[in-house]
Amino acid sequence: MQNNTITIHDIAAALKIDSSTVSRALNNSPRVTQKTKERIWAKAEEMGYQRNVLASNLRKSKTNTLGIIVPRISRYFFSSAIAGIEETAFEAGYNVIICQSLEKLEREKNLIQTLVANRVDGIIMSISMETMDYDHLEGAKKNGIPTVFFDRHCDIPGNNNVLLDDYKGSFDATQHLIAQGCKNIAHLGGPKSLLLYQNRFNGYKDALVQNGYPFRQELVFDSRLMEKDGAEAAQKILGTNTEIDGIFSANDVAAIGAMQYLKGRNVKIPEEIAVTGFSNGPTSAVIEPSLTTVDQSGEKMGKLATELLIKQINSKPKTLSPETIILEPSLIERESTRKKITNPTK
Amino acid sequence: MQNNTITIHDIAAALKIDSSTVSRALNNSPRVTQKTKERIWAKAEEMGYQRNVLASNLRKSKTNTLGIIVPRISRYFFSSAIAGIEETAFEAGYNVIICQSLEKLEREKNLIQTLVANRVDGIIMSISMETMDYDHLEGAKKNGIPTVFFDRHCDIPGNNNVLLDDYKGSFDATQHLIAQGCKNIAHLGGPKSLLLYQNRFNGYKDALVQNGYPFRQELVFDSRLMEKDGAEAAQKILGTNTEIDGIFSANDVAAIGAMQYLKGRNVKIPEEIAVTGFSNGPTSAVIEPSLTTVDQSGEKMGKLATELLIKQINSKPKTLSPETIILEPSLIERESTRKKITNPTK
DNA sequence: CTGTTAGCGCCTTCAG
DNA sequence: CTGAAGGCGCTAACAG
Repeated sequence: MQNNTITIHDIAAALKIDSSTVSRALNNSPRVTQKTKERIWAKAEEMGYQRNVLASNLRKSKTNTLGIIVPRISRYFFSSAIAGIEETAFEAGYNVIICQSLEKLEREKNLIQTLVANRVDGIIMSISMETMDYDHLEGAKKNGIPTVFFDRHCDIPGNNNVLLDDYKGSFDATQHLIAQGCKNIAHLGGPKSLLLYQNRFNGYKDALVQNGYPFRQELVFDSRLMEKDGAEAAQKILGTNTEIDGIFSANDVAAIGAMQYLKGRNVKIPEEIAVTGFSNGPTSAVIEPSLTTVDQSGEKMGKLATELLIKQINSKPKTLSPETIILEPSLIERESTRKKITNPTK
Repeated sequence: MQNNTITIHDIAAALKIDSSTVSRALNNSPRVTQKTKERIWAKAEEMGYQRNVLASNLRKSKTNTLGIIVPRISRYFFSSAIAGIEETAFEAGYNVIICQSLEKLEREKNLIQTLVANRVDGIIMSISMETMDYDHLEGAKKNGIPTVFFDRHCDIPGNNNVLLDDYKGSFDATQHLIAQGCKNIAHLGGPKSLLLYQNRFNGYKDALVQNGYPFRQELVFDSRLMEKDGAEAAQKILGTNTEIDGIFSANDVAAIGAMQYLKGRNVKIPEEIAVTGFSNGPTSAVIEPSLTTVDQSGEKMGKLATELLIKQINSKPKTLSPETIILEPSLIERESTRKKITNPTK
């Protein structure tokens, strides 16, 4: 560890000028001659100067850092969203602090506090499944830190959101199953406290009804949509002799759990039961490579959210009016060799 | 945005004591009476004081933040490693800045610079596929920032590493394919500049030889192991009439690419060609749920790397001697209903 | 265009 | 055990 701590004063002294000029030059201020700038840059380079970001941050009360809170980094949807965020932020000169709430309200509260305390310039987040009151979400806003919600948002006016049209995606996916010949379609749903799952449920329900099928509450299995929840639902479906030939899952993870359970019981996918759900990337290949899924496009949402956030940050203190971007969902059709549902059994 | 900027001086004034005492109390220094502490804590609470982390950081020249550099966040192995890192770091009171090199050397250099400039307390990283000389990796060390490499390390002495025993994992996986009856096993390998891929290759080769099979260079397909690389290799395998009944892939992504190509050509997995590789989590389910893979245990590596790093940070300036942790790989056996390879075809 | 001055908010010697 | 004083390194008025 060399005591390599060259400050602007050192280079000012070496050049017999004032440190404030050095500061300006290093920030490429227009208020310094090009010639002086170049002398300063050269000297800085020569002396191996490195700006002390901490001092700069303190002085400017700005960190050039964005905070991100997601439920769980290792979910493909979130990690791909983060990839998009990081990419966009990096290009705009921002760093990124990533945190996971692990679906816990308590942790979510702490994290927001921490990010505020660390003076991030903005926050991008997806709320946890436990989040039902939104008081703590105001914390950042009160401190003047703009926030953008993506995917999982909350129902308070004045927020920035980047969302998928979950209702439509859900409707289309269910419709797709019906078109394939499914007559009894179960739904693996998430906590209704999240609008997102509410919407996905509504899309499913409406698609049934509009196609002349009855909506049956006993075919709806709400859970936290972990792999084991999907498996449990599948177990119930097989166990209770419920007639089922299709499953529409609100996420891919539960769908995988259900499928693995079914396959272990020698139920053929998709000949006997067709499965679909929201998904993207490699994980969706697990939902049977041949099946159609609703594209959740994490990377795109991440990019859009970051662009929106940066716009909000730069607009301060004018405080741009909040914005909500809703993406059109699209079905990803894989291998066209999909077989028709032929012989629905329980 | 309330001008809510309460400093230690404000609370000192309110209590008619000095700000330095307040500072000590808030840091729970033993050099303040319990009674005074409690008065101060109460007042701080009451006035809604929030420590200014930036000022604190500047003064202490420490940020309580760890930097992480991985090639790509959305790779499941890395996102699960990050989950483990974040978890452990959070418990120890550290924040985490996450960056992706996108396998680019240039970006990797920049990122290290940025992290050093931001005075992170330590760095955890996996080097990019392009990284062949290691000069830039010394940058952090020179600045007294301890670094731990995980999974993809580099061959310079004095580093801290958390690794998998890739040679053994590879050997075991290949052996496993042989035990299943495979006689002609291809290998999808990564850039040999990374020791990791070198070791995985060696394990494969030695397993063949020790079982009395010839090593054939024409069955080795090196690439950057993206999905398309796997598909290309599979195409070559089918195209050139090479006799193959097994594939051992150095990662899961390429294995998925190969499998999807093969399935599209109506080659049955695993009856005609058995595929295995390093993997973990949901992605590995894609490598045919019935097949065995080598567990890469990202979360565990992340945890260990973080613990090691924090140990190094806390040991300063004594500078603990570097450490290398090597994890025993284990094969994940899935569904025992796996079919034997019956009728190997090209 | 450049220099002077005065902090950002906190922590840490050094005295008492 | 507490107070006084100084400075981390940088930037942003305000002058000249």
